[in-house]
Amino acid sequence: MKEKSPLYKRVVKLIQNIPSGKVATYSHIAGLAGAKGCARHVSYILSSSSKSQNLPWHRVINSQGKISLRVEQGYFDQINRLKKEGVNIVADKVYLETYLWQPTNKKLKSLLKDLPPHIPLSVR
DNA sequence: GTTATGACCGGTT
DNA sequence: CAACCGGCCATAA
Repeated sequence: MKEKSPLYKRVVKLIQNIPSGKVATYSHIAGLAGAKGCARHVSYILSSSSKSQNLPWHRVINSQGKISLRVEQGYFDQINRLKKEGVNIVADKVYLETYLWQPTNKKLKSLLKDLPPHIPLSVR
């Protein structure tokens, strides 16, 4: 079995802990994971393994508050899931000021304490 | 090694 | 507002 990368583990752990009724953005998750600039990779992780994990993948959207999925990828499914959790969507947009998940520093630390840090390629 | 590929982002036009 | 652009960075091939 191939071991998943530290970044992968961190990202998954964070997403698993987004509470119902809240959302996060790709770049936000990357930042929390200690991998600022890796927003694209967060989406990469989701598209490659969201269906096979117990991941609340629908709670992750882009920095404009919009759904990044295409229709054939489950665009409407994502909207329905969010609405069901009480997330208000106006003109295809979620108001991040209201719904963005903002864990306390303490919470964040406790979530990631057992996971190895992400080390950028440029330093490896 | 190199090149291609993202459910991306921020600034600019 | 929206569309475009250049940069971003870890993987897959």
